[in-house]
Amino acid sequence: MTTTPKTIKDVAKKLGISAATVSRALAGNPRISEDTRDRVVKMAQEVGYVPNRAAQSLVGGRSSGFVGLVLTDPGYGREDSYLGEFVAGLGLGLAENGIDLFLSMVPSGQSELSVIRNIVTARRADGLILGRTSEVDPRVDYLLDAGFPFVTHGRIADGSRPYTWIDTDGTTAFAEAFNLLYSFGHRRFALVTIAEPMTFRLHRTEGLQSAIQQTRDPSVSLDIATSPRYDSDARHAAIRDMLTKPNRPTAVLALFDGLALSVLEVARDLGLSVPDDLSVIGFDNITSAAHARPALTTFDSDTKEGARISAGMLARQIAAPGERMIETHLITPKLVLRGSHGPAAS
Amino acid sequence: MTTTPKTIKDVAKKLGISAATVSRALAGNPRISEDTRDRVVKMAQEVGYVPNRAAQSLVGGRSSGFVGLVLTDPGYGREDSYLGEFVAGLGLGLAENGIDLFLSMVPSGQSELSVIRNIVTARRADGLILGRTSEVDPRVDYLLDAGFPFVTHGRIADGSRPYTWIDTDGTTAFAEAFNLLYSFGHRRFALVTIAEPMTFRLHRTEGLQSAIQQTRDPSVSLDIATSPRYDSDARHAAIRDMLTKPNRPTAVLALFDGLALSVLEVARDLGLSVPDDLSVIGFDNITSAAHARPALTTFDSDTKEGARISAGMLARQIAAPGERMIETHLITPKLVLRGSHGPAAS
DNA sequence: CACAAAAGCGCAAACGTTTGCACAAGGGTA
DNA sequence: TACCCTTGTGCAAACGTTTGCGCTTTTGTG
Repeated sequence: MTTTPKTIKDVAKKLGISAATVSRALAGNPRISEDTRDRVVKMAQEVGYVPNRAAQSLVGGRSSGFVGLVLTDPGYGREDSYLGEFVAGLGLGLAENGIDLFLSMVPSGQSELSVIRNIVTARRADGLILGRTSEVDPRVDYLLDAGFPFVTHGRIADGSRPYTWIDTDGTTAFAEAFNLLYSFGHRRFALVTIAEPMTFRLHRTEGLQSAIQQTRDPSVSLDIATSPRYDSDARHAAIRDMLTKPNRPTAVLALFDGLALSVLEVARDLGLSVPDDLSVIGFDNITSAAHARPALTTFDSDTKEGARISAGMLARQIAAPGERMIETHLITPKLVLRGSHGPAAS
Repeated sequence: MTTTPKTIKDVAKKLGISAATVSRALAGNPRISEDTRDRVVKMAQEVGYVPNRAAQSLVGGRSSGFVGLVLTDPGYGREDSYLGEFVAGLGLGLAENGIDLFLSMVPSGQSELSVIRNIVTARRADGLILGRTSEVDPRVDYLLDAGFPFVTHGRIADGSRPYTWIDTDGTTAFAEAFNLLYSFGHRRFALVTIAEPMTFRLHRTEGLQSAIQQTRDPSVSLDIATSPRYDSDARHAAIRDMLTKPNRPTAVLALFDGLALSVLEVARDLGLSVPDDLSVIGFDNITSAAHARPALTTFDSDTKEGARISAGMLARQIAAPGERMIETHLITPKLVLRGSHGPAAS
């Protein structure tokens, strides 16, 4: 900046009044006369004065007016549409509440905790938004201990200490998916999953397994194929193994769309027709799901809207400090029926 | 935060020295003895002191250590993979340079300029990153006038005032796409484009048109179909019009993958086979492009990597204040050949 | 031994705000 | 007229840092 920014003193000097009066006038303090207020506002406008937020937050424990979002890089080149929708929704929701957003991307392999520290203590953020949580999450404990406002996307499995989260109901979704396929006559099922202990993995798996149990049908089998999260070669190999077993499944549920799309590809390579030979259902409804052939049957939970909602939850928590206001929100994903599922081959 | 953060005075008091000494010791000032420095560092660690960056940036025109990114919401629910890769790459590149990121999402319909003002003057950011630029862009002029460091993704058409940008070379890419299709025997071309005056539209269109001219082949025709950017119904209608004309094109170039995927859909609806009846080439290589059937031939320009590079450009500009250091970077997109193009039907 | 230079540290001002308190007018009541 | 409220404004401290300057103490030089 070549020209130094205007300060409150510039405005005060021009009007021949004190900085304190300017500050109060701009803050809408009732002890300032209408007349003075008008003159101040006009002059501030004229010289282009806008308060320095860093200075504002410095004085007497005031809030900084922004929250932090920390994201870890998958270490993988290509992203799907999830991240973009998440960020967009968040930014929008926060803007609605007059809150700014501080984003930190932590390089893959590095610890999130130090980044969180930076945001919380060095930057003095008002709150924090945490992306997909794992089953044991040190971040949550750290923040709970510090009494810091935050919201997580995805709840941790161990619900011993209540806190604010938003999550999608993978449990009932996977039960629903199973029941659909079961009603289509499928009996040999497979689940394609990942190794990482993410909470969404836990819930979705549970939903599937308890739905299987409820049928009390001994002819139902479930094969679980665990694949690396990002390495697509290894992923394909794991899926191929699963699909070339003697008694291969006729219906596969994928933990998320990325895995489901891989299943589609492997099936094509193997000459298996989807949905005739194989039904597959995903989760997330990323944009690719609609464009795949066959188009992928999956669950949509409106990531962008969910992110917007969570912004509001965080805003309320920040607005009521000391009240330990806990809110939770469970989104019921909608099954979107497309072309990748069908009756079991007889 | 229930526990108030530690300040530099806490550390000083514990050691019985002045705050000034602590500050200097932590800053590596050579006038402090090795011995004192060690004790300070150890104590800072022990009490968990980390400097308040807001206070730091307040004193004597120091930098704030973060830059702003302002994104405008398309006002459309679903995002493709572009935004996520962009944000991820940016965050990573900035982290490499020790810079934090302030993100502002401006709701569709609202002006970006006021948001920029907020970041630049109220938040005192060190620099700014601007998303896709339009052909005339008031933001660029504003920042140039203010002498503020920034980098844009996409250069503006009117290059009268030099500044720092990064862009993908749509001009040669579209020429390359045309030449490929021309060599496959196509003569009746169409371009599916949008109405908004984005600079990438300009460059890609020019590339196509000049390639056509260079053939000096009067049998080459070009039909231009303009579609709304987000309204998918109107988009489909525009494409359908184009494909149902008496002398319909056999090859269509889409301004970006989103449009290309729509062409694929409409073609399927009309019973046209791609690539037998119609060749289509896109641009961007979003994840959906690979999963579409037929898989989309398109151009890849590694959005994530480009974003990372631009972070470095901005960092250098900030590090050398007053030097008006201008850097530009043109990425050559790679043609990725897939299944949506082929020889012209004879 | 005297004196200068260097080394090590503290004082206090400054950055741009907000806010408790004091103060000066002005108007009403007794 | 003397008093007390209002009403409107200014003074100065405070927030957590950094940094110019000055003050000791130590070390080196002649």
